[in-house]
Amino acid sequence: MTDIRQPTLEEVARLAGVGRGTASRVVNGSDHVSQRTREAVEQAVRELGYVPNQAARSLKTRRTDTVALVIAEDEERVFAEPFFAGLVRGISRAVDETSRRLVLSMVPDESHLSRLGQFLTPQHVDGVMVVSLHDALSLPQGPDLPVVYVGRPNDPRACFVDVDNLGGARRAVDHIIERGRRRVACITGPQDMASGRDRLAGYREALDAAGLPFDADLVEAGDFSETSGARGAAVLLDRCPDLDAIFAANDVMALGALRELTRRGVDVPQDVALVGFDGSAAAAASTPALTTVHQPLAELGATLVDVLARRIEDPDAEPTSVILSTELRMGESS
Amino acid sequence: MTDIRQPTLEEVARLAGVGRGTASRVVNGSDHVSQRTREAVEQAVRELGYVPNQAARSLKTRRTDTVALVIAEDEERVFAEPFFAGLVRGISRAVDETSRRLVLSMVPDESHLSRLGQFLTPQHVDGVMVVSLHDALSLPQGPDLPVVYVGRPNDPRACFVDVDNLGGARRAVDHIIERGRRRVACITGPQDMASGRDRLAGYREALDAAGLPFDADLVEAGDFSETSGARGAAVLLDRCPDLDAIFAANDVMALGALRELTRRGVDVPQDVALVGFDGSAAAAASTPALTTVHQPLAELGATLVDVLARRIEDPDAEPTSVILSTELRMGESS
DNA sequence: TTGTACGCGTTATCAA
DNA sequence: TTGATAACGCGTACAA
Repeated sequence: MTDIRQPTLEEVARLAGVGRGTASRVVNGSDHVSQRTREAVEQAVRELGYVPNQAARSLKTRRTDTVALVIAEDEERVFAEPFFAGLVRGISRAVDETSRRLVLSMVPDESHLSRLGQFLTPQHVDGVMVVSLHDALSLPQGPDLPVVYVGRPNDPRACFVDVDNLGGARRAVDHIIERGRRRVACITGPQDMASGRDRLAGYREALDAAGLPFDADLVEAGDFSETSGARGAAVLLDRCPDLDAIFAANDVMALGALRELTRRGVDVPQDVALVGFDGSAAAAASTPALTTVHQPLAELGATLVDVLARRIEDPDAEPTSVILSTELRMGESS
Repeated sequence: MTDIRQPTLEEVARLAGVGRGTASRVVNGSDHVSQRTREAVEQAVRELGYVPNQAARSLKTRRTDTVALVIAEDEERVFAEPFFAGLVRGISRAVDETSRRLVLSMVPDESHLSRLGQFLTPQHVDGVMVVSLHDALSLPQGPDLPVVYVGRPNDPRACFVDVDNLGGARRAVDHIIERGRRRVACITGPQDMASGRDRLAGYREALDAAGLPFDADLVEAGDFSETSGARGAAVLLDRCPDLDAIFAANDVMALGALRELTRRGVDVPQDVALVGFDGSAAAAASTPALTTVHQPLAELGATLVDVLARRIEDPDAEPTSVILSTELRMGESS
């Protein structure tokens, strides 16, 4: 039987011929240690393959070096929508750059919420990032845990990072109108999400600015799913055969709409200009007929992790909120 | 300032009027405790909102109550392929049933491997589930950590849980042949994955059993991506215009093939029967023209977690390997 | 059945 | 700059 136990700091210290305290200082990068002993300890660490015991460290420091990413959405949906993929990817990368670990948990419904409550305590995580897109759901974490939201939450005092949904939608529709389209339809996102509401608001703003009337017949509710995009397009085409553009509140619905348009033999984007919010570069690339509002998901992740880190550092600081600007990416034929 | 500290077991014991040891026994569900004191302690736990300190517990018990799921694949791919979504979902659900937590990490390339090595120690996790589909990649974890693989690994002594790729492919192609098809083409998966090889082997087996010749012209290599499925179908159709069926090694490629077939105006499944391996029920449901080999991903997750739990319990036990049977699900028109 | 006391590996405080 | 030592919160062996 080989020795199963991991080497302890005590053993490292002994091998290096120093006290445990000194070894600890070296491992944690303290300044007050001579070059000679530092090297001796580092050598011992390498030799023994020492890895700090996180449990003991946490017990003492009351930090866990772990942050949680809570997505208030069903796994199905998280995996289906490119937005989440890009988001998780961006956050994951950003956390990798730090010394912290990331734990991801998806919360499909209320029943999983109580389990999570046990976990969202300072004992388990140093902070939490919440993607609580729907208004209703509120997380059961105490006020003693730093939280940063993805997307603007209801609580105006909360920290959050978001992309410029309103501005992005506004510019997208501006762009359509500049190209001479007058009957611009809209397939909205869910109205119980800020992102859904903001993108609709951007659509209205652009209409107003151009002096175009708001026509309720040109607006159809969607839920960010491809099916709802296809259905939305079908309804809109039936109701307003004269429409010459569709703004979909996300790319998945735009894809659904595109499919419906193609099925009907509509020339996209000659007859109908199609614009959506994209969740990933891939979506835009794969459908050249589609112009998209590009969301900087990598940047979003980085910013999010940064804001959370700051907040963990100093929980009493003034709450920060960041809104990242979006960028319009043309399909090849616009 | 409110008191930020979480209540300790000591405080629970004091409130319940018992010793700390007794409180611990109640929390951990020991038998040797009277009904009266148990209730008193439980009451105190509720009153104080006590949550056990995992760090302290780990330090003492040398267990972490955490298992890792390592997916040796890029995030992009993990999120794109429904197989992974179903897998993660199944495992996630299964772990939720236990008292353990799950941490998920995706390993796109070698560079992330060293970081992981630090984490894959008994100090951080009790065991690990590895989805190492490609042959090349081997994880840097010591022999002292229980490991269960998803899919048959190279090491014959390793624990694993897999779906019956060979049998599933075999039955799928059997099914096609029984319907009278004689020129059955195949779009394979990557041949550096056991699943890719096994499904191709199943295809050959079915051919042999039916006395049909193996024709290399009818086989085209794919990589499980939709694009490769479409390209595979295109190549096959050009090379063998007389083919009357296509067996794709996964559903994503089958979808790609379907798109190409539709584009060419081929009648599916009248002229060409199409069969794939599905990663999720949704894929099969959305394309009635497609017959799929259904993989029991929920069951796979449950089994996997169960096998790992056993192995954590008794690391010296004989390695177990489980192969779950698949089920052929007909499209509506077969 | 219950309480006491020790030690898990670490960081932090305090003298030296 | 360094080494001893006291917690951190918990499980458990042992004594009662």
